[in-house]
Amino acid sequence: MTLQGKTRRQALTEFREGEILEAARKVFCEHGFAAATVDMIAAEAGVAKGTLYLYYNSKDDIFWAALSSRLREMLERTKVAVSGAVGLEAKIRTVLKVRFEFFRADEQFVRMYITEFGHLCRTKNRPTHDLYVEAAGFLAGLLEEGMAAGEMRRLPPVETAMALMDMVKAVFAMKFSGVPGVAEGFDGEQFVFDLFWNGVRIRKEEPAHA
Amino acid sequence: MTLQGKTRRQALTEFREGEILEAARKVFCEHGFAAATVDMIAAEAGVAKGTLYLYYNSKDDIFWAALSSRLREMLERTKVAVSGAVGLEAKIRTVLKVRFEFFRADEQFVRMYITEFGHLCRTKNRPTHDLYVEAAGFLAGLLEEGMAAGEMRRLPPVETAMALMDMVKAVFAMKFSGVPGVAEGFDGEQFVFDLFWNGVRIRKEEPAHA
DNA sequence: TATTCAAATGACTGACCAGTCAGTGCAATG
DNA sequence: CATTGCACTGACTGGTCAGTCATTTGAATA
Repeated sequence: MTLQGKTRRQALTEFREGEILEAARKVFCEHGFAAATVDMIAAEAGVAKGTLYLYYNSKDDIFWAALSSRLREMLERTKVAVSGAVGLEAKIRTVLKVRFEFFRADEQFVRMYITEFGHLCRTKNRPTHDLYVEAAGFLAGLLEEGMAAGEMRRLPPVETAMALMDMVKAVFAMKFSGVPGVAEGFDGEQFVFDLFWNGVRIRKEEPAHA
Repeated sequence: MTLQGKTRRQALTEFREGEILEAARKVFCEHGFAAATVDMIAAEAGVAKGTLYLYYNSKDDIFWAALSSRLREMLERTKVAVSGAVGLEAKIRTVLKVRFEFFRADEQFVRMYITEFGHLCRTKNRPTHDLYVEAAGFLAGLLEEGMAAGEMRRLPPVETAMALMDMVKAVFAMKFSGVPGVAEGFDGEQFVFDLFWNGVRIRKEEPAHA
């Protein structure tokens, strides 16, 4: 009731939510959305199923919260890192660096992101969708600045931004897909930067044009 | 029993299988794998549920058959079309042309392919996986020829092939994702070719290098 | 120590659905 | 006409699981 009481309550809520989301990511990652059960998540989090429903309204709710908390984190970290970079090339390198670091550090999250992308396409959860749009818009903004500064060719900004984000996703998907012939020491970050930057930058032998 | 009898039976089987797969694609596309029910597919195909199980062993079976019949078709058509193209640039253009035509012609199939990619990552259905590997390998072979002929930079062939295939997928995913700012008349085929070819070809100002 | 009440519990319910199988009807055969 | 075989049917079963709610727990307060 007092400020102290509120704080205590908030602390508990935050603690439980964190616990639940971490458990959810683990379970959703391991089994996929459909095969994951709420009981599994509860067991993993070390609470009863009913407790989950004190903090979230549905299985979907838990899923979206687990996914978008990480997405938001990644976006924020990207914005901070990019603010310290000068020039389009450095900014793109920075965006890739943050995304790759993030994905490498939390394989559970990437797996979930990749394998449940369809779930996102289908149910169109508002907050998560908005986050996706915001990320694409942010990158598109960087690209537009670069175009205005003559650092890259004129290309549709949003489409190009999404293509870049998708290439990162694709590189990680390669690891899961088990296609033979993918080299062991393959440096995805360098590969994506190289392919994208060469595809996008202005070559000296011909003018910028549309 | 006679040859005649066998032929009749085969004809019936082919007819039913075709009907079922078409219905399955429609239902899986509309609802996604999890939300689609076998009853829906049966109703759509105009047969009883039991009949489906005369031709396929499980819901998964139906799904994989529906997906890979189209994938195989696309791969075969690509191989034929590419055999008539000379030079790496023309071959890549041809690969893209076939894929885009295919995807544009059967939106159900793309949607299914994109939104249920996770299902593929997760359950690793052998025939479908092999088909995916074969498609990647085929494209990778073309790229390697191009590298040997000095038509493109030296890049990891399989990874590059998968990146190209993924860009096509990404362009179609953009349509479904509902991100604002994606231009109405956006030409995905030209965009992918342009970005990829520029990213990959040898620029005059610097040597090929690794 | 007694009281209070929010937090947590987990057994339970109702809906759902993949897969089954006993039965139907029809075309071919004797 | 009787018989056989087989494609087809759809009601049924067994199992699963999201979400609920009556009950318990334990920490804070009086």
